[in-house]
Amino acid sequence: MDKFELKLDQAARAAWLSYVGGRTQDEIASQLGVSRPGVQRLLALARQEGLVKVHIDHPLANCMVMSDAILKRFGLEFCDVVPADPEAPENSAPYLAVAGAERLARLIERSEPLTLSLGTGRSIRATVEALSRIERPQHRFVSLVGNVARDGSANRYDGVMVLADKTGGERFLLPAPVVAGSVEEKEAMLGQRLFQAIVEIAKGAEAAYIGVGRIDRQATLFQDHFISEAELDELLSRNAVGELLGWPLDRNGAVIECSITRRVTSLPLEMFRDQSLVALAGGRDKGPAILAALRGGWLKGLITDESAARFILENEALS
Amino acid sequence: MDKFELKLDQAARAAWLSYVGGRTQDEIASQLGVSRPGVQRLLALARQEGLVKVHIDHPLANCMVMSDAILKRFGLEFCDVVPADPEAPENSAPYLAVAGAERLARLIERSEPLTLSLGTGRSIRATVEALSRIERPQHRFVSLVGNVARDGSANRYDGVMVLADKTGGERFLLPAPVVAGSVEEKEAMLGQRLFQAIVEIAKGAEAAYIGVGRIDRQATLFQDHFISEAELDELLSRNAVGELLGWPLDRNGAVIECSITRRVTSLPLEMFRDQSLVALAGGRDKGPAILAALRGGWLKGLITDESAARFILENEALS
DNA sequence: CTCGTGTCCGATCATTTGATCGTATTTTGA
DNA sequence: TCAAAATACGATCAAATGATCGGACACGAG
Repeated sequence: MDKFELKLDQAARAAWLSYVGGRTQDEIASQLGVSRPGVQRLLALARQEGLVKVHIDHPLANCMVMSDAILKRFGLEFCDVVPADPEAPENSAPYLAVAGAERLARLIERSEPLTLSLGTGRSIRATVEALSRIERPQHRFVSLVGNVARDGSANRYDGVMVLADKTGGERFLLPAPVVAGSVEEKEAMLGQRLFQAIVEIAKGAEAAYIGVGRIDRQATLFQDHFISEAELDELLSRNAVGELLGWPLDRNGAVIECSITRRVTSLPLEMFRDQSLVALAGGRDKGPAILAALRGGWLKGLITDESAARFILENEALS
Repeated sequence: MDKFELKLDQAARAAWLSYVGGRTQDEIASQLGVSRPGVQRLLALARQEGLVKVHIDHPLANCMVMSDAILKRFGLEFCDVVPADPEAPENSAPYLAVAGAERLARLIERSEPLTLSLGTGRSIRATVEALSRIERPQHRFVSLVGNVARDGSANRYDGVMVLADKTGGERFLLPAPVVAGSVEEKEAMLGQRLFQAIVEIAKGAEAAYIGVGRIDRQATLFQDHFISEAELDELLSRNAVGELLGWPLDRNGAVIECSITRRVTSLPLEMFRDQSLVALAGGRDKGPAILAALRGGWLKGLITDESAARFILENEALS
């Protein structure tokens, strides 16, 4: 098809004049001797045939590519990928916190009353700490995870406190451990009026920002004494790779039914199906956990870093 | 300037979403949480800072770059550079002819009466031959160069004949050799009524399409017996590098005053200062000649090939 | 030779983009 | 701490772009 080649030549010329030369389509039209819509078609052809390659010369370009891929693959509403520091690739926590804070700020800045629920974890804590102080007494912040460890000590990383302090909003904490000592204990807690009231508020939350937990020796759940070593081993033997709000997930994102699951006091994940559940986690080590959460379809938004994003995209294809 | 870095980050994000992602500025605005003009500014910044690299993946891209450079450097109205065939780099004549024919066709297609003057040479001849037949009896075509060789034979490459045949337009030929036998002979010719009449018509021409001649052993001027070997040597000794319409030029494009110049019967180049003088020539060997013509500022348009264009741009910087 | 069909082309309109201007906000110097 | 300047921001408008539509042309079948 020689005709087609000629068209491509023209298309290349038009594309060059437009993208590199910065001419307007009218100028190109008179220069190539075709009508303006003709130029239009040529440019469309050039793009369609892949003649035009655009490269963004900035570290963030990579992140944008991955962000877009993850967004599309898992049907998220948004996905932010922050760049890994080339110096210290494992220390993207500050970037992550800033990115999360930006998203949060967008929610909080508005003046209509807002109910926001928060998970626990270092990432969430760092995120709310990165937020600027802003007066929003009309907002309400709910903790989704009990902030009492098994030994009775308070969780050091509860973001609701910080957020309420910074905004002057109301705070609602879950007076419970993440994992109750027994099924009966859990039932008792779930029966409490206060607990019920808080759950109701959480149900009305517009968005929930939570962390993603690994399930291994370094798991926060274990390190912070929410579960015992035996329980950790049980989870591992059942192929848990991550957890959301204390609910252990297998590699496909399904909640694992086991002795621990029955004692988890957090709100069931199903509750968030029609809420905006946003996960905030980074680092290659958390990759499997984040991937599981994505596969489960739990998330509407994800804020992560380059190394985790790369892991996700590399391993996403596997069943 | 940390603030600036942050802006650049945003700019990169915006640029990616716009150029790679193909989103509209409104979408980007809501995604980045800034106003639409804000996105506008970010994109401007990204381009200004060179974050956006566009590459056209087509052989013609090179040509466009060079075409643009030549256009700007020598203040032309247009410059077409046709690609060199990678197989036979020295045989771009057909491409050249097609490119020239396209330009010519644009002129000829219109219905208002047009007066067009033509030089001689293989390129011009090939160009008019590449034109499609079109009925334009209202047009007039003038030959700018005598078509009689010193030995009395007719020039084989006169395009006016072909063009007039193809369009049904009027033809005006210069009944003279390019170079007269003596100054007296030239004067006699210039005095002829017919000659004068044709000059008048040529003066009214809207555009003139001419070839560019080399000055060396392979010069058309010499090969076609318009000048003798002794005359060629004289030109060479005076550092002639090219000729337009038989007027020898030095490397800076100035017409060389010598015994031959005084006998050239073609119209003086000065006459074309306010006409659209277009040169049509390609091949690396003609590079010096074309460059001289450009330096002299004689041309308003140039149609050439990749190898000549490369030569021109490589040697253009020298005084 | 005529009719139908498909493709291509250019006019027109809606959308998107770029630029200007007035206002607000921050920053810097006294 | 205040004032002045510089900068940044968002509303508005003009220009450019993309898309749809109707018509013309060419090709092929009947």
